[in-house]
Amino acid sequence: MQHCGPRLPRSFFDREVDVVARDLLGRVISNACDGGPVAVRLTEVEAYAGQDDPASHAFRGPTPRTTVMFGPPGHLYTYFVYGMHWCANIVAGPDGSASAVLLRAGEVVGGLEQARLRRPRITGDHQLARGPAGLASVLGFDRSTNGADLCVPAGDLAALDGAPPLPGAVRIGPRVGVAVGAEMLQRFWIDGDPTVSAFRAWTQRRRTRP
DNA sequence: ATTAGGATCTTCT
DNA sequence: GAAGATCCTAATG
Repeated sequence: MQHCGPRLPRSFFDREVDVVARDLLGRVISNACDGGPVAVRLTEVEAYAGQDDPASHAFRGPTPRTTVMFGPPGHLYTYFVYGMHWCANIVAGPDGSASAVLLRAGEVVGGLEQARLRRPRITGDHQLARGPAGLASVLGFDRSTNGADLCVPAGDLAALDGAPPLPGAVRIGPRVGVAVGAEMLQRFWIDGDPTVSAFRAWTQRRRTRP
């Protein structure tokens, strides 16, 4: 499999975050680290608009965790959630805007065997990268890939051109699982694609301990 | 088909 | 100390 083909230029990511998010649909992202290569065609993404967005990790200013978000676009921002999952974003917008696109779902189009090994409980290949944690898992995105530069032709990580979705095939709606800023229509997905995750509105989580 | 709950731990308040 | 950009299984209608 060709996993280090043409990369998107920095200018691709240096636009309004929702424009970048929309334009990432149908593109292929790949990673060859640690046993790869695995490639995923993106079918669902969400935009987070930096310090203007109450749902963004960057809303309250820079912290150790969000350092990468405040840097130049085109880098990977990974974070750990709920004590067990990693999720991956691509930093977008001008340098310092702290915006990012959460990669929510996609179709595995390369390295299927490796992807299956990384998600042994999944039955049905279109579920392998359905949901942000599953997508990150399949691609091997974790702490070790935080800050990786998608625009530099070194290493094993690449954002490749893919077939763009047909006109009218992109749908827009509220983001999944966000408590604040829920009214913002910043989720983009390819209509009818079986790999798109199920929408779940935010609900109060029960306390795990008395 | 839909919902409820548990697992598990980092991050910032 | 509390909440969180989730996933999976089990129970229920």
